[in-house]
Amino acid sequence: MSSTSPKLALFEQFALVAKALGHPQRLELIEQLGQGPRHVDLLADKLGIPIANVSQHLQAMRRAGLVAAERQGKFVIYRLAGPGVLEAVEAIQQVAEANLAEVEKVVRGYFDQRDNLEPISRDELSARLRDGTVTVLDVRPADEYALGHVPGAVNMPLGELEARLSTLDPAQEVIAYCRGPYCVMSFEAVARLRRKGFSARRLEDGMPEWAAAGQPVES
Amino acid sequence: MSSTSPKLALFEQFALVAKALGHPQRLELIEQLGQGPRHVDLLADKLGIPIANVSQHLQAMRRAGLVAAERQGKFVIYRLAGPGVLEAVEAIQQVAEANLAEVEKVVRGYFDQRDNLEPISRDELSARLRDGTVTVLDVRPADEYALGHVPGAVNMPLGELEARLSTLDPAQEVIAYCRGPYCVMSFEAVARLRRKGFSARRLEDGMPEWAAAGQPVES
DNA sequence: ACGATATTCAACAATTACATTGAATGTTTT
DNA sequence: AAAACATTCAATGTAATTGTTGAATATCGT
Repeated sequence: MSSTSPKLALFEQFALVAKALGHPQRLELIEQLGQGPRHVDLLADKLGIPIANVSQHLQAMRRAGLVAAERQGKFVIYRLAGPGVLEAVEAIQQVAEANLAEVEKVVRGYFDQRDNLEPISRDELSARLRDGTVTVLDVRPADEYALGHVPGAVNMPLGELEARLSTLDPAQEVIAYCRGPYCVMSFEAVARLRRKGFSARRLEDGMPEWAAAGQPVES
Repeated sequence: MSSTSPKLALFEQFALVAKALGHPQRLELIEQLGQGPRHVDLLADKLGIPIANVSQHLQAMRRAGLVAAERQGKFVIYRLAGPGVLEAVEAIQQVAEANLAEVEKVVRGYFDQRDNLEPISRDELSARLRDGTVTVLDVRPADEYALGHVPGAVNMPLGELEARLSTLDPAQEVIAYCRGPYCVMSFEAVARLRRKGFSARRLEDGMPEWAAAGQPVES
Protein backbone atom coordinates (compact mmCIF):
# COMPACT_ATOMS: atom_id res chain seq x y z
CA MET A 1 0.00 0.00 0.00
CA SER A 2 2.66 2.53 0.87
CA SER A 3 4.93 3.56 -1.94
CA THR A 4 8.27 5.13 -2.54
CA SER A 5 7.43 8.07 -4.78
CA PRO A 6 4.89 10.70 -3.82
CA LYS A 7 3.52 10.54 -7.33
CA LEU A 8 2.58 6.90 -6.99
CA ALA A 9 1.22 7.61 -3.53
CA LEU A 10 -1.18 10.12 -5.04
CA PHE A 11 -2.21 7.87 -7.87
CA GLU A 12 -2.81 5.04 -5.47
CA GLN A 13 -5.26 7.20 -3.59
CA PHE A 14 -7.06 8.12 -6.78
CA ALA A 15 -7.15 4.48 -7.79
CA LEU A 16 -8.62 3.66 -4.40
CA VAL A 17 -11.55 5.94 -5.11
CA ALA A 18 -12.06 4.54 -8.59
CA LYS A 19 -11.80 0.99 -7.36
CA ALA A 20 -14.49 1.67 -4.79
CA LEU A 21 -16.73 2.78 -7.65
CA GLY A 22 -15.92 -0.37 -9.60
CA HIS A 23 -18.74 -2.57 -8.41
CA PRO A 24 -22.32 -2.53 -9.67
CA GLN A 25 -23.92 -2.79 -6.26
CA ARG A 26 -21.78 -0.05 -4.84
CA LEU A 27 -22.95 2.19 -7.66
CA GLU A 28 -26.49 1.20 -6.79
CA LEU A 29 -25.83 2.19 -3.19
CA ILE A 30 -24.59 5.57 -4.34
CA GLU A 31 -27.71 6.00 -6.41
CA GLN A 32 -29.78 5.37 -3.30
CA LEU A 33 -27.69 7.62 -1.12
CA GLY A 34 -27.91 10.31 -3.77
CA GLN A 35 -31.51 10.73 -2.76
CA GLY A 36 -30.69 11.31 0.85
CA PRO A 37 -29.08 9.71 3.91
CA ARG A 38 -30.21 6.16 4.59
CA HIS A 39 -29.49 3.46 7.15
CA VAL A 40 -27.99 0.09 6.37
CA ASP A 41 -31.14 -1.97 6.84
CA LEU A 42 -33.14 0.01 4.33
CA LEU A 43 -30.35 -0.09 1.78
CA ALA A 44 -30.09 -3.85 2.11
CA ASP A 45 -33.82 -4.07 1.52
CA LYS A 46 -33.66 -1.91 -1.59
CA LEU A 47 -30.82 -3.85 -3.14
CA GLY A 48 -32.13 -7.20 -2.04
CA ILE A 49 -28.76 -8.38 -0.71
CA PRO A 50 -27.65 -9.45 2.79
CA ILE A 51 -27.12 -6.73 5.37
CA ALA A 52 -23.57 -7.81 6.14
CA ASN A 53 -22.78 -7.49 2.47
CA VAL A 54 -24.14 -3.95 2.33
CA SER A 55 -22.21 -3.06 5.46
CA GLN A 56 -18.99 -4.22 3.88
CA HIS A 57 -19.57 -2.28 0.69
CA LEU A 58 -20.39 0.83 2.66
CA GLN A 59 -17.23 0.52 4.67
CA ALA A 60 -15.17 0.06 1.54
CA MET A 61 -16.68 3.26 0.20
CA ARG A 62 -16.06 5.03 3.47
CA ARG A 63 -12.39 4.12 3.30
CA ALA A 64 -12.36 5.61 -0.19
CA GLY A 65 -13.97 8.83 0.97
CA LEU A 66 -17.15 8.30 -1.01
CA VAL A 67 -19.60 8.11 1.88
CA ALA A 68 -19.69 9.22 5.48
CA ALA A 69 -21.42 7.55 8.41
CA GLU A 70 -23.00 8.85 11.56
CA ARG A 71 -24.64 7.00 14.41
CA GLN A 72 -28.20 7.94 15.34
CA GLY A 73 -29.56 5.75 18.05
CA LYS A 74 -29.32 2.19 17.00
CA PHE A 75 -29.08 3.13 13.33
CA VAL A 76 -25.99 4.10 11.43
CA ILE A 77 -26.92 6.70 8.86
CA TYR A 78 -24.81 6.79 5.73
CA ARG A 79 -24.68 9.68 3.29
CA LEU A 80 -22.61 10.71 0.30
CA ALA A 81 -19.38 12.41 1.34
CA GLY A 82 -20.10 15.34 -0.95
CA PRO A 83 -21.65 16.45 -4.22
CA GLY A 84 -18.47 15.51 -6.03
CA VAL A 85 -19.35 11.86 -5.66
CA LEU A 86 -22.41 12.12 -7.86
CA GLU A 87 -20.42 14.16 -10.34
CA ALA A 88 -17.78 11.47 -10.54
CA VAL A 89 -20.40 8.79 -11.10
CA GLU A 90 -22.01 10.89 -13.78
CA ALA A 91 -18.69 11.39 -15.51
CA ILE A 92 -18.14 7.66 -15.53
CA GLN A 93 -21.62 7.04 -16.87
CA GLN A 94 -20.99 9.48 -19.67
CA VAL A 95 -17.80 7.75 -20.65
CA ALA A 96 -19.63 4.44 -20.63
CA GLU A 97 -22.49 5.79 -22.66
CA ALA A 98 -20.22 7.42 -25.20
CA ASN A 99 -17.78 4.59 -25.71
CA LEU A 100 -19.41 1.32 -24.75
CA ALA A 101 -21.72 -0.16 -27.32
CA GLU A 102 -23.19 -2.42 -24.67
CA VAL A 103 -24.71 0.53 -22.81
CA GLU A 104 -26.54 1.91 -25.79
CA LYS A 105 -27.84 -1.55 -26.56
CA VAL A 106 -29.38 -1.88 -23.13
CA VAL A 107 -30.81 1.63 -23.13
CA ARG A 108 -32.22 1.16 -26.57
CA GLY A 109 -33.83 -2.08 -25.52
CA TYR A 110 -36.56 0.08 -24.03
CA PHE A 111 -37.41 1.95 -27.19
CA ASP A 112 -38.21 1.30 -30.79
CA GLN A 113 -36.77 4.40 -32.29
CA ARG A 114 -33.86 6.55 -31.38
CA ASP A 115 -35.65 9.89 -31.63
CA ASN A 116 -38.34 8.82 -29.20
CA LEU A 117 -35.62 8.57 -26.63
CA GLU A 118 -35.06 12.31 -26.27
CA PRO A 119 -35.62 13.27 -22.65
CA ILE A 120 -36.92 16.58 -21.37
CA SER A 121 -34.50 18.92 -19.57
CA ARG A 122 -34.86 20.17 -16.03
CA ASP A 123 -35.34 23.75 -17.19
CA GLU A 124 -38.01 22.79 -19.66
CA LEU A 125 -39.88 20.78 -17.08
CA SER A 126 -39.59 23.65 -14.66
CA ALA A 127 -41.17 25.99 -17.22
CA ARG A 128 -43.96 23.63 -18.12
CA LEU A 129 -44.70 23.04 -14.46
CA ARG A 130 -45.49 26.75 -14.16
CA ASP A 131 -47.77 26.54 -17.20
CA GLY A 132 -49.44 23.46 -15.78
CA THR A 133 -49.34 21.75 -19.17
CA VAL A 134 -47.81 18.51 -17.98
CA THR A 135 -48.49 15.67 -15.62
CA VAL A 136 -45.38 14.76 -13.67
CA LEU A 137 -45.04 11.17 -12.60
CA ASP A 138 -42.69 10.04 -9.85
CA VAL A 139 -42.29 6.33 -10.49
CA ARG A 140 -40.11 5.58 -7.49
CA PRO A 141 -41.32 3.48 -4.57
CA ALA A 142 -43.62 5.31 -2.18
CA ASP A 143 -41.08 5.62 0.62
CA GLU A 144 -38.60 7.41 -1.60
CA TYR A 145 -41.33 9.70 -2.88
CA ALA A 146 -42.26 10.53 0.69
CA LEU A 147 -38.76 11.76 1.43
CA GLY A 148 -38.93 14.47 -1.22
CA HIS A 149 -40.26 14.88 -4.75
CA VAL A 150 -40.88 17.37 -7.51
CA PRO A 151 -43.73 19.73 -6.48
CA GLY A 152 -47.03 18.53 -7.88
CA ALA A 153 -45.67 15.17 -8.97
CA VAL A 154 -47.94 12.15 -8.68
CA ASN A 155 -46.38 9.09 -7.12
CA MET A 156 -47.08 5.99 -9.18
CA PRO A 157 -44.59 3.15 -8.69
CA LEU A 158 -44.18 0.85 -11.67
CA GLY A 159 -46.21 -1.91 -10.05
CA GLU A 160 -49.27 0.28 -9.76
CA LEU A 161 -48.92 2.05 -13.08
CA GLU A 162 -51.39 0.09 -15.18
CA ALA A 163 -53.99 -0.07 -12.44
CA ARG A 164 -53.98 3.68 -11.95
CA LEU A 165 -53.72 4.81 -15.57
CA SER A 166 -57.37 5.89 -15.53
CA THR A 167 -56.56 8.69 -13.09
CA LEU A 168 -54.31 10.37 -15.67
CA ASP A 169 -55.48 12.92 -18.22
CA PRO A 170 -54.76 11.39 -21.65
CA ALA A 171 -54.69 14.85 -23.22
CA GLN A 172 -51.68 16.01 -21.23
CA GLU A 173 -48.14 14.95 -21.85
CA VAL A 174 -46.73 12.82 -19.05
CA ILE A 175 -43.18 13.32 -17.78
CA ALA A 176 -41.77 10.44 -15.78
CA TYR A 177 -38.73 10.57 -13.55
CA CYS A 178 -37.08 8.42 -10.94
CA ARG A 179 -33.70 8.23 -9.28
CA GLY A 180 -31.27 9.49 -11.85
CA PRO A 181 -30.33 9.60 -15.52
CA TYR A 182 -29.89 5.83 -15.69
CA CYS A 183 -32.66 4.78 -13.39
CA VAL A 184 -34.42 2.23 -15.52
CA MET A 185 -37.85 2.68 -13.99
CA SER A 186 -38.55 5.90 -15.85
CA PHE A 187 -37.58 4.24 -19.15
CA GLU A 188 -39.95 1.42 -18.41
CA ALA A 189 -42.73 3.79 -17.36
CA VAL A 190 -42.48 5.80 -20.57
CA ALA A 191 -42.52 2.62 -22.64
CA ARG A 192 -45.65 1.36 -20.93
CA LEU A 193 -47.42 4.72 -21.09
CA ARG A 194 -46.81 4.94 -24.82
CA ARG A 195 -48.12 1.46 -25.33
CA LYS A 196 -51.33 2.70 -23.74
CA GLY A 197 -51.52 5.66 -26.07
CA PHE A 198 -50.12 8.37 -23.82
CA SER A 199 -47.68 11.01 -24.93
CA ALA A 200 -44.83 10.41 -22.51
CA ARG A 201 -41.21 11.41 -22.03
CA ARG A 202 -38.51 11.01 -19.41
CA LEU A 203 -36.87 13.73 -17.39
CA GLU A 204 -33.22 13.83 -18.44
CA ASP A 205 -32.07 12.96 -14.96
CA GLY A 206 -33.72 12.30 -11.62
CA MET A 207 -34.43 13.43 -8.12
CA PRO A 208 -30.93 14.03 -6.74
CA GLU A 209 -30.00 16.17 -9.75
CA TRP A 210 -33.26 18.10 -9.50
CA ALA A 211 -32.54 18.91 -5.86
CA ALA A 212 -28.87 19.64 -6.52
CA ALA A 213 -29.84 22.17 -9.18
CA GLY A 214 -31.68 24.17 -6.55
CA GLN A 215 -35.15 23.34 -7.83
CA PRO A 216 -37.95 23.22 -5.26
CA VAL A 217 -38.61 19.96 -3.48
CA GLU A 218 -41.86 19.03 -1.83
CA SER A 219 -42.20 16.46 0.93
CA MET B 1 -20.97 -11.12 -16.88
CA SER B 2 -24.45 -11.06 -18.35
CA SER B 3 -27.30 -10.36 -15.96
CA THR B 4 -31.00 -10.80 -15.70
CA SER B 5 -32.21 -7.26 -15.14
CA PRO B 6 -31.40 -4.43 -17.52
CA LYS B 7 -30.68 -2.22 -14.56
CA LEU B 8 -27.89 -4.45 -13.33
CA ALA B 9 -26.66 -4.76 -16.89
CA LEU B 10 -26.23 -1.01 -17.05
CA PHE B 11 -24.57 -0.75 -13.67
CA GLU B 12 -22.21 -3.53 -14.58
CA GLN B 13 -21.07 -1.53 -17.57
CA PHE B 14 -20.52 1.55 -15.44
CA ALA B 15 -18.63 -0.52 -12.91
CA LEU B 16 -16.47 -1.85 -15.72
CA VAL B 17 -15.38 1.67 -16.56
CA ALA B 18 -14.72 2.54 -12.92
CA LYS B 19 -12.82 -0.67 -12.36
CA ALA B 20 -10.61 0.09 -15.31
CA LEU B 21 -9.74 3.39 -13.63
CA GLY B 22 -8.97 1.65 -10.37
CA HIS B 23 -5.28 1.06 -10.81
CA PRO B 24 -2.52 3.61 -10.27
CA GLN B 25 -0.58 2.71 -13.37
CA ARG B 26 -3.64 2.84 -15.56
CA LEU B 27 -4.27 6.35 -14.27
CA GLU B 28 -0.69 7.14 -15.11
CA LEU B 29 -1.26 5.83 -18.62
CA ILE B 30 -4.27 8.08 -18.97
CA GLU B 31 -2.20 11.02 -17.81
CA GLN B 32 0.29 10.27 -20.56
CA LEU B 33 -2.35 9.73 -23.20
CA GLY B 34 -4.00 12.97 -22.12
CA GLN B 35 -1.09 14.74 -23.74
CA GLY B 36 -1.56 13.03 -27.06
CA PRO B 37 -1.60 9.63 -28.76
CA ARG B 38 1.33 7.41 -27.91
CA HIS B 39 2.55 3.95 -28.81
CA VAL B 40 3.01 1.12 -26.36
CA ASP B 41 6.79 1.15 -26.30
CA LEU B 42 7.01 4.78 -25.32
CA LEU B 43 4.41 4.39 -22.61
CA ALA B 44 6.29 1.43 -21.15
CA ASP B 45 9.40 3.56 -21.10
CA LYS B 46 7.67 6.42 -19.32
CA LEU B 47 6.16 4.23 -16.63
CA GLY B 48 9.19 2.04 -16.26
CA ILE B 49 7.23 -1.20 -16.41
CA PRO B 50 7.38 -4.15 -18.84
CA ILE B 51 5.83 -3.70 -22.27
CA ALA B 52 3.57 -6.73 -21.90
CA ASN B 53 2.24 -5.24 -18.72
CA VAL B 54 1.43 -1.95 -20.40
CA SER B 55 -0.20 -3.80 -23.27
CA GLN B 56 -2.48 -5.61 -20.85
CA HIS B 57 -3.48 -2.45 -19.05
CA LEU B 58 -4.21 -0.73 -22.33
CA GLN B 59 -6.39 -3.57 -23.44
CA ALA B 60 -8.29 -3.56 -20.19
CA MET B 61 -8.93 0.13 -20.74
CA ARG B 62 -9.91 -0.46 -24.32
CA ARG B 63 -12.52 -2.99 -23.22
CA ALA B 64 -13.85 -0.36 -20.83
CA GLY B 65 -14.07 2.25 -23.56
CA LEU B 66 -11.42 4.47 -22.03
CA VAL B 67 -8.89 4.33 -24.84
CA ALA B 68 -8.91 3.53 -28.52
CA ALA B 69 -6.16 1.94 -30.59
CA GLU B 70 -5.12 2.27 -34.18
CA ARG B 71 -2.36 0.54 -36.05
CA GLN B 72 0.20 2.69 -37.83
CA GLY B 73 2.87 0.60 -39.46
CA LYS B 74 4.49 -1.54 -36.85
CA PHE B 75 3.25 0.67 -34.04
CA VAL B 76 -0.10 0.55 -32.34
CA ILE B 77 -1.08 4.07 -31.40
CA TYR B 78 -3.30 4.44 -28.37
CA ARG B 79 -5.33 7.54 -27.56
CA LEU B 80 -8.03 8.53 -25.11
CA ALA B 81 -11.47 7.52 -26.33
CA GLY B 82 -12.77 11.04 -25.75
CA PRO B 83 -12.54 14.16 -23.61
CA GLY B 84 -14.95 12.60 -21.13
CA VAL B 85 -12.18 10.31 -19.92
CA LEU B 86 -10.12 13.16 -18.56
CA GLU B 87 -13.21 14.67 -17.01
CA ALA B 88 -13.98 11.42 -15.23
CA VAL B 89 -10.44 11.20 -13.90
CA GLU B 90 -10.62 14.79 -12.72
CA ALA B 91 -13.90 14.12 -10.95
CA ILE B 92 -12.33 11.20 -9.16
CA GLN B 93 -9.31 13.25 -8.21
CA GLN B 94 -11.56 15.91 -6.77
CA VAL B 95 -13.41 13.41 -4.65
CA ALA B 96 -10.11 12.04 -3.42
CA GLU B 97 -8.74 15.49 -2.67
CA ALA B 98 -11.89 16.54 -0.84
CA ASN B 99 -12.43 13.46 1.24
CA LEU B 100 -9.17 11.59 1.68
CA ALA B 101 -6.82 12.96 4.27
CA GLU B 102 -4.02 10.94 2.72
CA VAL B 103 -4.09 13.00 -0.47
CA GLU B 104 -3.74 16.31 1.24
CA LYS B 105 -0.92 14.93 3.33
CA VAL B 106 1.02 13.95 0.23
CA VAL B 107 0.33 17.19 -1.58
CA ARG B 108 1.27 19.22 1.45
CA GLY B 109 4.49 17.30 1.79
CA TYR B 110 5.85 19.64 -0.86
CA PHE B 111 5.10 22.85 0.92
CA ASP B 112 5.59 24.48 4.27
CA GLN B 113 2.48 26.55 4.40
CA ARG B 114 -0.97 26.07 3.02
CA ASP B 115 -1.33 29.51 1.46
CA ASN B 116 1.82 29.13 -0.55
CA LEU B 117 0.09 26.31 -2.31
CA GLU B 118 -2.36 28.49 -4.23
CA PRO B 119 -1.89 27.86 -7.92
CA ILE B 120 -2.41 30.33 -10.73
CA SER B 121 -5.41 29.87 -13.01
CA ARG B 122 -5.30 29.37 -16.75
CA ASP B 123 -7.00 32.69 -17.40
CA GLU B 124 -4.62 34.56 -15.15
CA LEU B 125 -1.62 32.98 -16.80
CA SER B 126 -3.08 33.77 -20.19
CA ALA B 127 -3.39 37.45 -19.22
CA ARG B 128 0.08 37.66 -17.76
CA LEU B 129 1.53 36.00 -20.81
CA ARG B 130 0.24 38.93 -22.86
CA ASP B 131 1.83 41.38 -20.43
CA GLY B 132 5.07 39.45 -20.53
CA THR B 133 5.43 39.71 -16.76
CA VAL B 134 6.08 36.03 -16.11
CA THR B 135 8.50 33.31 -17.01
CA VAL B 136 6.68 30.10 -17.88
CA LEU B 137 8.49 26.87 -17.16
CA ASP B 138 7.53 23.57 -18.76
CA VAL B 139 9.10 20.99 -16.47
CA ARG B 140 8.10 17.93 -18.47
CA PRO B 141 10.67 15.78 -20.27
CA ALA B 142 11.95 17.26 -23.53
CA ASP B 143 10.04 14.85 -25.79
CA GLU B 144 6.71 15.79 -24.27
CA TYR B 145 7.57 19.47 -24.55
CA ALA B 146 8.38 18.95 -28.22
CA LEU B 147 4.91 17.60 -28.91
CA GLY B 148 3.23 20.81 -27.81
CA HIS B 149 3.63 23.42 -25.07
CA VAL B 150 2.41 26.80 -23.84
CA PRO B 151 3.66 29.54 -26.20
CA GLY B 152 6.85 31.08 -24.89
CA ALA B 153 7.35 28.43 -22.25
CA VAL B 154 10.91 27.38 -21.48
CA ASN B 155 11.49 23.65 -21.25
CA MET B 156 13.44 22.74 -18.16
CA PRO B 157 12.99 19.17 -16.95
CA LEU B 158 13.47 18.66 -13.23
CA GLY B 159 16.84 17.03 -13.70
CA GLU B 160 18.26 20.12 -15.38
CA LEU B 161 16.54 22.68 -13.21
CA GLU B 162 19.36 23.56 -10.83
CA ALA B 163 21.97 23.62 -13.56
CA ARG B 164 20.01 26.07 -15.69
CA LEU B 165 18.69 28.35 -12.96
CA SER B 166 21.14 31.07 -14.01
CA THR B 167 19.30 31.52 -17.29
CA LEU B 168 16.18 32.68 -15.43
CA ASP B 169 15.42 36.27 -14.50
CA PRO B 170 15.17 36.35 -10.68
CA ALA B 171 13.03 39.50 -10.85
CA GLN B 172 10.19 37.78 -12.69
CA GLU B 173 7.73 35.41 -11.15
CA VAL B 174 8.08 31.86 -12.46
CA ILE B 175 5.04 29.75 -13.31
CA ALA B 176 5.71 26.03 -13.57
CA TYR B 177 3.43 23.48 -15.17
CA CYS B 178 3.60 19.89 -16.27
CA ARG B 179 1.13 17.18 -17.17
CA GLY B 180 -1.93 17.94 -15.11
CA PRO B 181 -3.29 19.16 -11.79
CA TYR B 182 -1.65 16.32 -9.89
CA CYS B 183 1.54 16.05 -11.85
CA VAL B 184 4.06 16.13 -9.07
CA MET B 185 6.88 17.60 -11.11
CA SER B 186 5.47 21.10 -11.01
CA PHE B 187 5.10 20.88 -7.22
CA GLU B 188 8.69 19.82 -6.93
CA ALA B 189 9.87 22.53 -9.31
CA VAL B 190 8.12 25.26 -7.35
CA ALA B 191 9.58 23.96 -4.10
CA ARG B 192 13.10 23.97 -5.51
CA LEU B 193 12.73 27.39 -7.11
CA ARG B 194 11.58 28.90 -3.84
CA ARG B 195 14.49 27.36 -2.02
CA LYS B 196 16.72 29.26 -4.43
CA GLY B 197 14.94 32.51 -3.74
CA PHE B 198 12.65 32.68 -6.74
CA SER B 199 9.05 33.75 -6.60
CA ALA B 200 7.34 30.71 -8.04
CA ARG B 201 3.86 29.24 -8.41
CA ARG B 202 2.21 26.34 -10.17
CA LEU B 203 -0.36 26.48 -12.94
CA GLU B 204 -3.58 25.05 -11.53
CA ASP B 205 -3.55 22.25 -14.04
CA GLY B 206 -1.39 21.17 -16.94
CA MET B 207 -0.90 20.78 -20.63
CA PRO B 208 -3.94 18.70 -21.62
CA GLU B 209 -6.30 21.07 -19.80
CA TRP B 210 -4.60 24.09 -21.35
CA ALA B 211 -5.12 22.66 -24.82
CA ALA B 212 -8.65 21.47 -24.04
CA ALA B 213 -9.59 25.01 -22.98
CA GLY B 214 -8.76 26.24 -26.45
CA GLN B 215 -5.59 28.08 -25.44
CA PRO B 216 -2.86 28.36 -28.03
CA VAL B 217 -0.32 25.60 -28.23
CA GLU B 218 3.13 25.95 -29.72
CA SER B 219 5.17 23.05 -31.04
C1' DA C 1 11.58 -14.48 -48.17
C1' DC C 2 14.28 -13.08 -44.14
C1' DG C 3 15.52 -10.70 -40.05
C1' DA C 4 14.33 -6.92 -37.00
C1' DT C 5 11.00 -4.59 -34.39
C1' DA C 6 6.44 -3.80 -32.00
C1' DT C 7 2.71 -5.78 -29.86
C1' DT C 8 -0.16 -9.39 -28.17
C1' DC C 9 -1.18 -13.96 -26.38
C1' DA C 10 -0.99 -17.90 -23.15
C1' DA C 11 0.09 -19.94 -18.90
C1' DC C 12 1.60 -19.78 -14.39
C1' DA C 13 1.89 -18.29 -9.35
C1' DA C 14 0.76 -14.73 -5.97
C1' DT C 15 -2.34 -11.65 -4.34
C1' DT C 16 -6.53 -9.52 -3.59
C1' DA C 17 -11.65 -9.08 -3.85
C1' DC C 18 -16.09 -11.29 -3.01
C1' DA C 19 -20.22 -13.44 -0.81
C1' DT C 20 -21.68 -16.13 2.97
C1' DT C 21 -22.09 -17.51 7.53
C1' DG C 22 -22.35 -16.98 12.43
C1' DA C 23 -20.57 -14.63 16.36
C1' DA C 24 -19.62 -10.07 18.58
C1' DT C 25 -20.56 -5.12 19.54
C1' DG C 26 -23.18 -1.25 20.76
C1' DT C 27 -27.83 0.92 21.46
C1' DT C 28 -32.55 1.24 22.88
C1' DT C 29 -36.54 -0.61 25.25
C1' DT C 30 -38.67 -3.01 28.90
C1' DA D 1 -30.18 -5.94 34.00
C1' DA D 2 -32.02 -8.42 30.17
C1' DA D 3 -34.05 -8.71 25.70
C1' DA D 4 -34.39 -6.91 21.09
C1' DC D 5 -32.49 -4.79 17.39
C1' DA D 6 -29.00 -2.70 13.96
C1' DT D 7 -24.60 -3.06 12.57
C1' DT D 8 -19.99 -4.80 12.35
C1' DC D 9 -16.38 -8.25 12.72
C1' DA D 10 -14.00 -12.58 11.71
C1' DA D 11 -13.46 -16.72 9.17
C1' DT D 12 -14.17 -19.43 5.19
C1' DG D 13 -14.08 -20.83 0.39
C1' DT D 14 -14.29 -19.17 -4.26
C1' DA D 15 -13.44 -16.22 -7.98
C1' DA D 16 -11.08 -12.44 -10.20
C1' DT D 17 -6.92 -9.52 -10.82
C1' DT D 18 -2.02 -8.90 -11.23
C1' DG D 19 2.76 -9.41 -12.77
C1' DT D 20 5.97 -12.37 -15.10
C1' DT D 21 7.73 -15.19 -18.52
C1' DG D 22 8.39 -16.73 -23.09
C1' DA D 23 6.21 -17.85 -27.34
C1' DA D 24 3.25 -16.15 -31.17
C1' DT D 25 1.72 -12.62 -34.48
C1' DA D 26 2.03 -8.66 -37.48
C1' DT D 27 4.59 -5.22 -40.03
C1' DC D 28 8.59 -3.09 -42.08
C1' DG D 29 13.04 -2.85 -44.59
C1' DT D 30 16.21 -5.26 -47.31
